[in-house]
Order: sequence, then structure tokens, then C-alpha cells
Amino acid sequence: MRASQFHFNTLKEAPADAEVVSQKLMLRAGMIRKVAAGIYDYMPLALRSIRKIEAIIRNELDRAGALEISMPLAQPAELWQETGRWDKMGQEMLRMRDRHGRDFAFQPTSEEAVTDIARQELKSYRQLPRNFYQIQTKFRDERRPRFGLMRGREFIMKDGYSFDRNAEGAGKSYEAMYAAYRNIFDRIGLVYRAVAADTGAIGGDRSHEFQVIAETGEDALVYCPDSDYAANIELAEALPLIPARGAASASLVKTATPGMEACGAVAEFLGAPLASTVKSLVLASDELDEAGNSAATTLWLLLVRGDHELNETKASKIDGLKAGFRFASESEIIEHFGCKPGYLGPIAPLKPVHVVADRTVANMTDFICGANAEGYHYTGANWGRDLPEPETVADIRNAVAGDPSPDGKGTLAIDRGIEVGHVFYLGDKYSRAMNATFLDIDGKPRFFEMGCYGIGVTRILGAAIEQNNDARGILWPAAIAPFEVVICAVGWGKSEAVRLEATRIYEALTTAGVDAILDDRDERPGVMFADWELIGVPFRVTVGERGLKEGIVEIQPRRGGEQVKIAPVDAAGYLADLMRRACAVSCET
RNA sequence: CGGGGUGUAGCGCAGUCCGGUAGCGCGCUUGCUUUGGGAGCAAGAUGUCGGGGGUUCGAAUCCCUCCACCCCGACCA
Repeated sequence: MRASQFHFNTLKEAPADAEVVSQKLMLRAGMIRKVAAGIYDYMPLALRSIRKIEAIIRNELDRAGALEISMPLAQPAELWQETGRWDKMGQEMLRMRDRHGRDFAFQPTSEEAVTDIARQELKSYRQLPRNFYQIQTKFRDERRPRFGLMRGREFIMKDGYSFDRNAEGAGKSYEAMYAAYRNIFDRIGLVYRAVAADTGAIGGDRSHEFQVIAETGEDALVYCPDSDYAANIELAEALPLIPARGAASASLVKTATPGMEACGAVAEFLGAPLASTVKSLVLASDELDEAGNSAATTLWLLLVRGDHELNETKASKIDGLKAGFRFASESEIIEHFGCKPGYLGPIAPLKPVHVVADRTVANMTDFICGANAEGYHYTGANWGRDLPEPETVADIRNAVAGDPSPDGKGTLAIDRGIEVGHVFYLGDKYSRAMNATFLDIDGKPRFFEMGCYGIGVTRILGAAIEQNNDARGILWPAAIAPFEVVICAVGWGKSEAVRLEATRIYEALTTAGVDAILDDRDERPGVMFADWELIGVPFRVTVGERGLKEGIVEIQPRRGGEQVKIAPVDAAGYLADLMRRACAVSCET
């Protein structure tokens, strides 16, 4: 490719509404253009990277035995009504109507469509297992799209689905996809972590997220550096930090703490460690009558240590909160505790509430908690003596760095991550809902055991940049860079020698299978350098009269490192070697 | 969906309070000079001032209304 015939516009300043670094850099590099909230044009540079990511995905999935298909963007409502998701998906699903007034969904995912294929195509256990995937545009009408390609409304996703005869087979399919995902992300060249994830209503332990490590990530990942334990913080087990409850040594004292509402303020005011305080959070669960109106409300007092945070995913697994909960309103709190938030505690509330203590809190002695009286806290509180034992003890807090690892092999650390892939065991949730069966060896129909596997293709672009950028621009991993090498011809317009040498190197690179672009725009060197550093091409070859007089061209890695001066004839071979090594991870097809 | 904010040239912004017919920087076009880190000089092109309605002799500016986008929150998983 020659730059004079390629298309990109770089900007010195990013549009004001760009929020995160990946979005700013992609807009500045002319890779994407915003068309509407969460909806972008992918310009040639971006599409080149997207195609490279897709090629790696296809290659690895095909090797793992998955089969590519393509399902419709416009999916009939009937399909979604079969599983009840036409109603459940709510506003997030974009709906449209054809000229006959029939309802369609713009696909946000394709479980229904693929299960419909399976029930018609897969009639015998002899045809199993099967794994179908597609790489395709999805639309999810997020209420608040943000962060550019990281949380767009329209995006490109690889979604795959496996169909097995039984749970054991499904487990194998799952493992095969997990392994393929590892290969994919290894080859893409990002620092990532595969973590156990919440399985939601499905249950089981087969759900893993592939998370690209980046400080700007929306997810917190808990892992143990000394073992292979890794889980999303939503799921990561938080062990009790106090193995067993000790004996009470202090007596219960109601202490004035005027204006001290947060645990931190109370601890500081009393000169006590934050870890001796207990934080009170009040949730409410509503029982609905047949008409769907709130019939009865139960209040829940959840207790975590002052230096801990409530984990809402864990809370939602407590019996009584499984059907859903909300934070209690201030008036409900005052009605039950006789006190406004800030001084709440488990000792003698006005009306009964259901007390849930975190496992650490349940073993605390002589703790500090609100006194259910404005301006007062108790010190020296003790379970059993000053208040009844908690009705429920459960893991309801977020794990924190330094906690013991649940596998007993060290202490936990926390990274932030961007979810770019998810493998999930579905069981027969969809096959049962859609009556998708095959005939098993005993001649009886059975529901398919399913798995689903997603990769956010366009999100990978954003995540790659979030993880790899500097003050000058993007630092692409070679495997997904729009070009691997750029040849900057300094003085293209006036020097026959430069034109000749630059073209020769370009052709040699192309012959060697290196994806190169020749910058023949006759721009000043500063302009070329700044453009390509912003775009993030991993290697630059500078061909200029000055170097040619010394018999050299210069090779500059974008990630820094030494500039290499090399004879023009050797440049292409040197770079081809470098690229081979950069993409060394299972590049064979 | 609630609260807040912003809409002026491709991008970044000033002008709005106090009404007088639109400007700056980058980018773009042409010419000359330059040429190893976003060149200099000169000449140019580009605006339904987010849309609609109103007030006024006159509206980017004041009023009403709609829309889009951004932020915070809630919702969703």
C-alpha cells in the first residue's frame, strides 16, 4: 500500500466529546468517525485491524472444529417470544417493524436463532457435538453508551454456540473453546487474564471471562500471584479475616459521635482502627401481588466491616434477595430504625429487620456500630451478649488485595480489566425453552446441552489501545496493527535515490509477506513521523538522502528501543525476521 | 429515565451577560520559498451560529419549544 493512495486524516486535537484515551487516539488517527451515540464508521485503518483480529479468531476456531455460519441481523419476534426474551430484553433490544407490521429484533445476540437452527438441523446424536459461530454486527441499545468502541451500541462480535449430547460432552466443548480463546488472545498479543465469572441464574462453575488488563477497565479482577486462582470480583470468594470469634473484653458503651456518619469518620473520631467498625447497609425486597404491585416489603440490614464494600452480586444470592432487591428509601429506614442513615446498627432496631452479617463481621468482637440514634455509636459491641446472633452469615463483601486466596495458596491481588471474551456453559436453558431435541442412542429425544462463547472484536481494538499507548499515540501489538511496517521516504519528491531505495525495500517487504505501507506523500519528515507514531505502526523505516550517502536506512521500533542502522538491501530481511518473531505464537494454519 | 451541562467552518475554541448582520488557531486550496521531528510568507475557499416558532427596524445573542451530544445518578447484566 502506498500512503498517497490510502486514506486517513489525522487530527492534532481530539473531538471534545471523546472520553477515554482509546477513543481519542482512534479519532485523532482517523480510524473511526462517530455517527451517533455509540455508533461509529470504521475507516480503512480501523478495518484493517478488525480484519486481522477476525482472521486470528477464524483461524483458531476453525482449528478447534467450530464452523462459521451467518445468522440474520433482523430476527423475527416469534423466535424471541419462544424464550420469553422478547419481553425480558426490554429497551436494550432494538426493535423494528416491516411493511406488513411484523416485529423484528436487530440481533443483540443469537441464542434463539442458533437454537432454531439446531432443532431443525441436528436430529441425531451422531451429528453431535456441533459448534457454530459467526462474526457479525450486533446492536444493544445501551442507555448510556460510552467509552468509544469499549461500550458502543453497534459493535462487531464473534458469537459461538456449542451443542452436545450431554453435560460431559458440553464440558469438553467448553474446554476446547477455553483453549482456543487462550490461543486467540496469545496471538493478538495483549496482556490478559482468564477469570472465573458469575454464572447468574444458570449456576455451575463453567463461566470464564477473558479480560485485557488495563487501568481504565470497568471490571476488577481478583487473582493470586502464587497460584492459578483468578476470578471477577463479583464472584471472588472473600474468606473470613477472623478465623474464629474471640471472647468479649469491652463492655457496650453508647458514645456520642456527633456528625460522624461514615465509618472512616467514626473510626478517626474515636481513635479506633477502621477494621473495628461495622458498616450497615439497608436493602429492601418487595413481594409482588398478582397484579405486579408491591404487596409487602422486607427490610434487610447487611453488615460488612468498615473497611470493606458490599458485593451486590453476592447479596443477590441470599435466600430472600434472589428475586431482586433495592436500596431502602430513607423513609423506610427511619420507620424501621428510628434513625436516619449514618448511625444505623444491628442493635435493637425499632422494627424487626433481617440481619445478614458478612463472614468477617460475624467473628468480630468489641466492634463499633451505629446506635440507631442520631449522633451516637456503640463501642464494645459483641454478638450474643449485646445483640442476637445474626440470622444469616454469608460472604457478602468484595475481596480486597491482601486477603488470603480461597485456594489457600497465598494472598490476593487485584487488577482492572476490560472484558473482551466470555465462555459460558448454558446447559439446556434455551434448548428446553425452544423444545430443541435430538434423538439419542436409545431412541429418545433429549435436549441439547449448550455453551455460548463471545468475543468483542471491536472492543478488542479499544482495549488494545487502552493497554498500549503513550504521549505520541497508539502502540499496536504487531499482530493487529493496521500495518506492520511503514517506510518513510524523506524527500520523495526530489530524490531519485530515495524513491528507488524506498520502493525497493517496500517491494522486498511485501514479497516477504510483511504488511507494509510506503509513505510517498512527499511530506516533511516531522509530519510523517508524527502521523505514523499516532497511528501506532510498530516499525518505521526511514529512507533519506542523508542515510543513503552513508549507505544506510534507519529502523525505529515504535515502542522505543534502539534505532538500527542497516544497509538498504538488508532492511527487508531484518524486518521480516522481526515480524516472524513478533507473531511467533502458533501462526501456522 | 431523573438532575446538570454543551451545541458557532472538518477539528479545537472566542463572541451570547450588555441585540447592530460572525471571528481565531489547526486543517483545506493556490503560488513562492523551505525540506531529517507537526515549516515560512502571500492569496483564498468553507457557516441554514443544532431545528422550529416568537419578540424586535434588526437575533448567534432575548423568550418559548423541540432535538442532538456530554457528565453524574438510577436501571440492566
